[in-house]
Amino acid sequence: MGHTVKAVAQLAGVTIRTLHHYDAIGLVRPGERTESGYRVYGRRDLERLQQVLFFKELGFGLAEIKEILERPDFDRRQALLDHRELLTHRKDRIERLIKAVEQTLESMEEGTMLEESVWFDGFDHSRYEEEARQRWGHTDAYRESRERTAAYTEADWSGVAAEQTGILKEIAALADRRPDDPDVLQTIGRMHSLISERFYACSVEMFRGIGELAVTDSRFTATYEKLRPGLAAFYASAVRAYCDRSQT
Amino acid sequence: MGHTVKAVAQLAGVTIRTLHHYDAIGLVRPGERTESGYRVYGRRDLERLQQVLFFKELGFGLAEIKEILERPDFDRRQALLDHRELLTHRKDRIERLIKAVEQTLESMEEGTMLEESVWFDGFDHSRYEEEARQRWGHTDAYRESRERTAAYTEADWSGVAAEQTGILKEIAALADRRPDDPDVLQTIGRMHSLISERFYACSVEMFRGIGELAVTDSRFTATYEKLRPGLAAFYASAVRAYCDRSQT
DNA sequence: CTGGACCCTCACGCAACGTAAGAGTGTAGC
DNA sequence: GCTACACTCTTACGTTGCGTGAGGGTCCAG
Repeated sequence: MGHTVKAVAQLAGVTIRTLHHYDAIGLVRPGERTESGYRVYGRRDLERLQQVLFFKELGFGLAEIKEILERPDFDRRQALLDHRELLTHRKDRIERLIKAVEQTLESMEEGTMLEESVWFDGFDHSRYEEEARQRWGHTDAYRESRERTAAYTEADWSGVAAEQTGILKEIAALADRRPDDPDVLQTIGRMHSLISERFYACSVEMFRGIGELAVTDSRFTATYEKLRPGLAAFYASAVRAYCDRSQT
Repeated sequence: MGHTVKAVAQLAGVTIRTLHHYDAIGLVRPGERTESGYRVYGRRDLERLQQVLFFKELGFGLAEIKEILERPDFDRRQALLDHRELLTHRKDRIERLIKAVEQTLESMEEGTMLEESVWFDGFDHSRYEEEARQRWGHTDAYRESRERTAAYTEADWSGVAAEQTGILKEIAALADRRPDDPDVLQTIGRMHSLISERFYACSVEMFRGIGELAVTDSRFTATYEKLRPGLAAFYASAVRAYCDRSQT
C-alpha cells in the first residue's frame, strides 16, 4: 500500500535522512506510522514531496516552501504550470552556460581574447531566483497584479508602458542631479504610485527591492542603460533615497 | 586594468562575501592588493573563478575544487570539454523535469492515475553527480581507463562487453543463492578482476561504490533487472559481501 | 570639507542535511 | 526457535558555504 523510507528515498532521489528531516520540520509527513514506528507514505504524501522538491529545485528554503504549501489558496495545478515555465528558463540558463563554454573553447583554439563577461554568462542566478520569488515569494502582490491586469486591453497596456517609459525618461533627464534631489524623489514617487495603482500594492520595502534590481539584474540594467549611460545606478540610488525618506 | 570586488561579483553573479571567502580559503585569490588593502582581480583570476563556478555548478565542494585545480596536470581545455558534456546531461535532466511536470498536468486534466515514479523523474541527482565524480573525483582511474581503452578496437570492445555480460548472466543464474555463497563471491571476483584488467586499477572501495550503483542508479538497475527480476539488489548485496570479505 | 559609494577585517549564526551511535523490527533460511 | 541480514527508529554532533552585521578605512565628485 504505502511506502517506507527506503522506497520513497529511492523513488524521489533523496536520502532517508532528508525524509526524517522533512518529517521533523513538518514539511512532508508520512500519512501513517506502524506500531513499531515505521513511517508509511501514501500517494498524497508523495504529491506533496514532489511539490517540495520542485520548489527546492527553484531555490526556495524549506521554511518558505512550507509556508507556501500551507496557504489556503495553494493551487497544485497552477504551481505545476509555473514550475514548467521556470524550469524552461532554467534550461535556457544551462544552454547559456554551454554556449559560454563553447565560446571559451573557440577563443582558446583561435588564440583570441574573449570578453570576460562572456565567461560568466549563465552563472547569474539572481534573475531566475528573483523571478521565482516574484511568482511565489510575493504571491499576494503577484496575484493582485494578475487580478488587476487580467482585464487590461492592449490599449491599457500601451498606456501603462507609455507612462512608465515617460517617467523613466524624466528620471533620465534628471540624472545629472543628486539622487535625493527633490525633483528626482518626486519623480521616483510617481513610479512607485504607478506600480501601486496599476499592478499591486507595492510597499516601500518591495519598491526598494525593485530599485536594487536595476543594478543586480542585467535585464533591468540593460533597459536603463539604453535610456542613458549610468541610469541604472542612478535609478537604484534614487529609489534607495526615496525609500529611506519614506520611512521617516 | 583590474577589477575590485563589486565589479567581479556582478560580473560573475556571486556575492562579495563569496569572493572574500574564496580568497580566505585560497581558492580564488586576487592578483593584487592596493596599498589600502583593496583586492584587485586580473584576467587570470577571473579564468580561475570561472573554473571554480563550473565545478561548483556540477556539485563539487570547494575543497575538492581547489584540489582539482591545483593538480600539476590540470588541463583547462579538457575541463571545459568535460563541463560541456556534463552540462548537456544536466540540461537533459531539466528536460526530464519539465516532462514530468507536463505528464503530471496531463494526468490531472484527464483524471488519470499516473505512476508515482514519473513524478520524480529528474530529481535523482546521483547519476549526474556520480558521473561528474567519475570524471574528476576518481581522475586517476578515469585517466587510466582512457589510456588503456584508447587503443581498443571494435573487436576488443565486443570481447569485453561479452565477458561482462557473461559474468552477469552467471551471477543471475546464482541469484537464488545467498549473496555470500562461495560461488557467488567467486563470480563477483571475476567481475572485479575484469574491471581492473580491462579498465583501471579498481580498489575494493571503488568496487563497493560500483556495486551500490546497481540499486541507486536507475540505469544500472534497469540493466540488471532486465537479466532477471531482483538481480540489482542481489548484485549489490553480493558485491558488498565480496568487499567485506576482501578487507579481512 | 562632506557625503556617498566602495572597501577592509572580524566573527557570530544559520540552513539543510551527513554521519554515526545505539537499539528495535521484519523475514527468510536453517 | 535461532541467526543473519535488511530495514527502521531516535538522538545528536558536525559540516559546508556563506549571510549578516559591526566598526572602521578609502576614493572621489561636488
